[in-house]
Amino acid sequence: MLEKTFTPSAIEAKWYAHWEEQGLFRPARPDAEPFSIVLPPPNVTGTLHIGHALDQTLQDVLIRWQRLKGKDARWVVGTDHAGIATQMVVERTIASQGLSRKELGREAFLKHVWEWKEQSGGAITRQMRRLGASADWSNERFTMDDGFNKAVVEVFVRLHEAGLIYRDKRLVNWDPKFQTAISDLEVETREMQGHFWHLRYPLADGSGHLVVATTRPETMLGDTAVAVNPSDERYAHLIGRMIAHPLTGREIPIVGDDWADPELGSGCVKITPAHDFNDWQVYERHKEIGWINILDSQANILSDDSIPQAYRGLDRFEARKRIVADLDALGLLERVEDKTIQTPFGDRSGVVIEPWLTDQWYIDTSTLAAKAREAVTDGSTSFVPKAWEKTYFNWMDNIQPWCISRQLWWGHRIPAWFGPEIVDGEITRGSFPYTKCFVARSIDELRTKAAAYYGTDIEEWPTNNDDFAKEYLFGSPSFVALHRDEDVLDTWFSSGLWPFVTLGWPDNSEDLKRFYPGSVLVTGFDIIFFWVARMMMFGLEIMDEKPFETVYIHGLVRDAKGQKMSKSKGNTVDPLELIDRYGADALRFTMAASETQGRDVKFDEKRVEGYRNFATKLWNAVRFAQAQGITAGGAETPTATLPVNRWILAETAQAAADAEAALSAFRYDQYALGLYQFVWSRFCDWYLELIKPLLAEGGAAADETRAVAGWVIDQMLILLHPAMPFLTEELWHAQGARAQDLIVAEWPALTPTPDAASAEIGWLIDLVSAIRSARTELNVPPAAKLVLHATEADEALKARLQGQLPALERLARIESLSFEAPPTGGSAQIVVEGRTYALPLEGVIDLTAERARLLKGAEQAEKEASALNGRLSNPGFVERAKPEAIEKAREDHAARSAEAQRLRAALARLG
RNA sequence: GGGCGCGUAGCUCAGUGGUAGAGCACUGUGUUGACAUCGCAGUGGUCGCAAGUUCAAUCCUUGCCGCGCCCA
Repeated sequence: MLEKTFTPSAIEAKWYAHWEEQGLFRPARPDAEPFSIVLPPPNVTGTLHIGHALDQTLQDVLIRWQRLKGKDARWVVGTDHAGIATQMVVERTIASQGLSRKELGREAFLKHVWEWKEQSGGAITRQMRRLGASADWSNERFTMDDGFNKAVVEVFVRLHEAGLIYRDKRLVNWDPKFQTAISDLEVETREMQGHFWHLRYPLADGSGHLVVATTRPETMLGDTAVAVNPSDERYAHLIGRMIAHPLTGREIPIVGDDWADPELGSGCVKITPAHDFNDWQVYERHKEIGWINILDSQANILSDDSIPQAYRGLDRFEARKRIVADLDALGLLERVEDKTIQTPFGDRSGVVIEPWLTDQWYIDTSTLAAKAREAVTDGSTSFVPKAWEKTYFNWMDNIQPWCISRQLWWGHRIPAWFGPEIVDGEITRGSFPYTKCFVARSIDELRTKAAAYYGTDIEEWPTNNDDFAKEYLFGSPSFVALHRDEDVLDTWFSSGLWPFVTLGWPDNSEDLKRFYPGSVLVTGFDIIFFWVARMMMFGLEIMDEKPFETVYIHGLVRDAKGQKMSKSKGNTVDPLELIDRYGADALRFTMAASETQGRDVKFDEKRVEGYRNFATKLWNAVRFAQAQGITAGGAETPTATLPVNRWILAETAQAAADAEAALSAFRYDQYALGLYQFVWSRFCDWYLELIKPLLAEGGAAADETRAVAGWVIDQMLILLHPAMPFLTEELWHAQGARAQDLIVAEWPALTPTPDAASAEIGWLIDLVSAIRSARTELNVPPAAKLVLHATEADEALKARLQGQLPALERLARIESLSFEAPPTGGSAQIVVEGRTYALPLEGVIDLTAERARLLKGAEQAEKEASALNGRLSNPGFVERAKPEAIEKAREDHAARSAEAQRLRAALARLG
């Protein structure tokens, strides 16, 4: 016998361990159709947050559903090494021990990171287990494992050979805090209140000055020109003349370029190619002006001969203040305007990003994007909801080269080595930095390539190629030293390979053949560009096949007020705490029920509480069944003769069909809410109440009812299992010995068929509800038993009433039936399906209340009848409307008019 | 500035070309042992505004107002 209340914690750990130990997350089904989902790998050192709970619940619902449907369902799982985030955490940790990354050196630092990963890396996967995630743990992967390393190198080399990966010197988004380049996507533009400083730039010949306006005066140390628009009559004649730079004294030219906007400020603009993306474009058109870098990697002003003494080594913001003050003192500050400035910030570091000129590795994304776009245009991959396809196209159409190198230590080291160039037949040893680049899969390949270039006979080769200090290419007669690129790849480079590397690529494994492309990807809209787009590009380029059939995009989980959750705002909710308090099933059900396509989820704990109550309701229903001797049903749908049993079988078939349709359409909300209504409002509120008298009666009716109820409960458990795995598995076994666990049971394939017998139950529900309403509204004491007079009953109705008398006694507190007219003295009257019934309430009836009640009903019916009449008497309607719409309007009109008449008649009888 | 989306009961959200639903909240009430994490009954909406299409618009079209997100 089940406990009186359901305690989730008492069963969750037990069932999870059981499933995992028995290998039930991926039972051997070699002949079954494959179905697979790859998990968006969470940060290895992270912890489970509510967004993961949503994302993973949606995936687990699909996986469990497909597993129940007999597919070879596989949920590919693993974690991501998260370059910047992890390195940042470890740096912070060692800083508290007074250590720094640079002091430790690369090798020792990486040892620390791996230790940290070993130590905290299991947290998130343990937490996923608490949520009930039925992932294929036996093949868990990590984006820095050996297989990934091999794959990343292979992809890099292949794309390099194809000319799709290249090295380039251009402005990058430089993060001065982490001292690394980051991609466009990692830059967050925010509006900041700033200033527009209007500065006087004297002409070199002393004949006057131009006024330039800038939001970043500190960059003027790197000015190499002033631009004016050639069509601007005010300045066109100055093109070619020189400016004497007010701070450096350097003479810089005035150039004509369209970038100068005559409408903006004075129409003159200073050009600082090394520190502004637009200015770099101007430089590209006027190479003669050159460029000057003024910042170091931490965005301090360089201590360099080209910089006036006063500013050397200053922080960039300090330099700004000083420069403005100095110009003001020189009388060169014409005016200062307030201005809103679009300012770039690093999404991880939170500091202002600097455009900075460096050598980096890039991917020629435009070539890859064409195929990735095509795969969605031609429908081989589709987004759900479809609206996201536009977002995807928009990005693919405006794609920029992707900077993939990062000046970090934690990540996949770039497989490129640099050595001296051969110039005029001579190896230019010692001309650092080396620029001759070799990209290779292995040391052997590197040796071959280097030997071919240098023409030396290789005699010795170091074995430890990852330690750059020892990477020497020994040759004869003298050695050439190669230096491995110190940088690592953007984390998204490796996660972009996730769909096929997790299946064993670059080996041509059986898994790869069977599970690529994957069936569905489930992820948040915030990483469509970062991740989905990149997986599409890599998948199509490397595998020559899209990575998934369907991409399901969900929203963000926000707090109850709709605010984005963040640690700094303190409005985060911890899914584990919710699991502790309400159970994993309640949290999962909340996530599924809240997931309406295309909307963010506003998270309200009240909802979890509500679904915890639902879990308890189901628990108690099964507990009742147990007490009544209702046990596990068979595989076949039982046959039923009693109307109530025929009715619940029809309702069950409908519920199963609805659940199937909802999940097929990724309508998680409809799936969850449909079952909620079925279990609570149909099965518990009506079916269980209606069968109580049958069970009490015993005999054949009770036997049939127990068989039907047992089977229906089984179907409910199976249908709910994807959303509430723990509770349903517990109840499944509580109902009797089973041939198999619920997790691998058989999903019902039921076709709803109309059943005339169940119409009787619809009528019964209406009748009971009407009696109950009348009783409450007329303040009939709950305990009072009434006689139900059905004076208008024909033989068929009499039989129905007599047959359902036990139910009426129990649910409507009817004492007995009468087919005679009620005694005079006042009765409550009700109309159900075109028949009037009376409940004599002599002495207790409040005539005023009853009159009001009947009047209200009559007016409502009249109002509706009249609206329908209006429609039917409109010639346009009867001529043009669909026949079934006309038919329905006629039927409704007849029914409502009849009802109104009966209620009026009832009112008249009251006097 | 460009793009996407949203505005339905007090709150959170479904929904359909034929005058609206759920959960929570609220009000009243508690009778027969599955369940008070409950039962029963009820209150509550000119479906953002305006025009158009249509026999018929909350649903389709356009404009406006308000809100959110993405990109420049």
